[in-house]
Amino acid sequence: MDLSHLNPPQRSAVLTTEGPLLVLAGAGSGKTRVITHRICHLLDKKVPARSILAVTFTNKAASEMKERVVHMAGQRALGVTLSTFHAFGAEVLKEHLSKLGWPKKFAIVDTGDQIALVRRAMKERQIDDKVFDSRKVLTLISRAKSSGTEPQAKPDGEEGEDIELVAHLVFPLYQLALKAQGAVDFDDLIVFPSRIFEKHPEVKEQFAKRFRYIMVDEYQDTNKAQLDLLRHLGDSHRNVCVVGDDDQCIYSWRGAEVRNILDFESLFPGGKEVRLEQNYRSNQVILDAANSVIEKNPDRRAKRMWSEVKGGPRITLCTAPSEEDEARWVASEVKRAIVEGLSSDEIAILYRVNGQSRFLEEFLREREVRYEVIGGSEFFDLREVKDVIAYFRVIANPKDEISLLRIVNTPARGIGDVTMERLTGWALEQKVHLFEAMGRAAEVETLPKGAAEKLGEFVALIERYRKAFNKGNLSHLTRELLAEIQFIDSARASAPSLAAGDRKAKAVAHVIQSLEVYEKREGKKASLLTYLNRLSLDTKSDEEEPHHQAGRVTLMTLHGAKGLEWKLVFMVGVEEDLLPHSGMQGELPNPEEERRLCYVGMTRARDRLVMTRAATRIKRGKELARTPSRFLADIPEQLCDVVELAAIPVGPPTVKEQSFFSALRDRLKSEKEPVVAAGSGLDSQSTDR
DNA sequence: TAAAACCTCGTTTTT
DNA sequence: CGAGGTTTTA
Repeated sequence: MDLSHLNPPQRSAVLTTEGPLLVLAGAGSGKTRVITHRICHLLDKKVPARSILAVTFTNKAASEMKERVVHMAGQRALGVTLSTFHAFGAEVLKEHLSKLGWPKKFAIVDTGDQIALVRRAMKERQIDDKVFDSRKVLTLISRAKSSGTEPQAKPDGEEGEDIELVAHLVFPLYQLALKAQGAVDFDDLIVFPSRIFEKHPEVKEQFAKRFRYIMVDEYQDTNKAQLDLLRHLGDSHRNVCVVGDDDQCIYSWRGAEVRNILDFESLFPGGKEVRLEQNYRSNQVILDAANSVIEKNPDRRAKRMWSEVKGGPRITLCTAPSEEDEARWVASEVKRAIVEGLSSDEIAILYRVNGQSRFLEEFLREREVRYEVIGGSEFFDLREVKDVIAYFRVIANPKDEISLLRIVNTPARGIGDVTMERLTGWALEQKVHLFEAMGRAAEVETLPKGAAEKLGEFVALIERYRKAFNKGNLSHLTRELLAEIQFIDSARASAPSLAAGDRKAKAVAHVIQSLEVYEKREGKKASLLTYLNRLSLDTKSDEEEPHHQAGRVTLMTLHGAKGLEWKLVFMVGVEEDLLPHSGMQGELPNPEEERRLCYVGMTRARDRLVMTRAATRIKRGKELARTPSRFLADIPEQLCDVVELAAIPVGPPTVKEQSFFSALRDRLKSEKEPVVAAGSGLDSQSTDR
């Protein structure tokens, strides 16, 4: 294999195959290249492909990496296991979950189900879910699980938060409920393999023997449970190579432990460390600015990224009077860049929270700029989508009570809450599953015969389709089922408008289409349960993909941007309380992580970076004065061009730039004195209202 | 049981 | 301001 186009540290990372290895890979340092080359190098060294395991965080990263490795090394690379932590865990569980007392076929629950299960557990413990937020309880449970423990109550009740006690009390019930319906959650996918390895050393040995070479991408985002799993797999041969950048750890709110990377040496003693500090993405101006922001973080592995591209346009810092003006200006700049010849897919607009995309979309549309909003809730949050999936779940697994309760009266078929409440009580007494109880509703004395009849019809419906679905023809049957229950009609009827009804119908069609794609690919192996589990592990995979058909400007959150790059990047809303986001009451703000987030955003830009803010923003219907982000103050002035918008640009998009010196003078000045750009004949807009 | 008024509450989200 | 959930009413 040709290693000549790798720089010395990269080459060293590729060639160091034995023993623990930490690759500190700064932004844009060719991290993926190192991993793929390293895999190919191992293959060249006659390491069998099936002995190599590489884990990433996203399916996208995994499949892209696999593609590249196969492209480089050919067919022999197909045997390399390249998957996400969660998919790998699911593979282990497929074979061994019964060792923990679960059924062989298990389902993977999503966040919605988790909350429902927590709610129910709280109810069982007679804890009011208005007093304690079930989502917060779930967060605590998940935190505990992903750090390899269980929710603890504060010892002796000393000034502990009550919600922690709630999590502690609810956790066993929650876990039991999962087991009862033969399901696991995302955290279990990581935690259970470790538990199985601990209880059954022979299983652990089987895996450790097979995977002699292990690689982990985005190591800075691993949590404690993932580290545990990694140690189990690697502690015998110790050929563990982790690649990451502590400066890009932006998921600690989800349990990622920066310490995993900061303490690598003590976790894997005797390991080697390689630093990749040459950046192949951005010019030096962008890197200097980004470096000066991230430098302020204490407790990091000192790195200073540098680029061979020394020059570059200065960073544009733009202040707009309002959020709307900010969006309008950004849209104009985007349009101008495109008119000047930059391809749309070389442009991104990044923001801290999804809600910020609204105005941007509006003005991009106005200028006929093609764009794509990545992320946001959208599709799977639609009620109808959830409903259809709940039907799938019940058909695949009638023990799934949460889904069962969801669909039992959608569309309305006269089975109300009271009926289900009584039935649940009876099922508990009789110690049978709810679905079985529904079939035997006639035996329940407290139920009117009408209700029992309707329940019987529903059970018959599900049973009938259950048998049918077992024989395949999934998407066709789904259409049949939905037609029979008049799902689409009633969804349309419940929609507030005709357009909303169409959207619902479209969404349902989308689900069926996704099932169809899956079915075509899997052929005879296709089953509802595997489809559902795949859906949980990779929500995007079967979506239609018009992404690359034409260039589009990308709009997404800073979180979503990690690992990506564009020639021109806009970061909008660079303001206090938004970019260093102010956590809500109760949540501890993490300024260091916000700083990393800012760093991640800045380092996405190859050629030019534009950071904007609004002097005023409407929040909850009230106009609020805004102050510039503290991160802006950390960027050396000589790296910046300041633009102060005084009023709405009229006519063709114009930029009002101050001279360099007045820019210096006015930079980060209080927004109470709006500066009218030199030479601009536009009125200044008063902000003192 | 279902529609209508009412209230409350706003992060990020690879899996 | 607006979505979503909850309580009120027919």
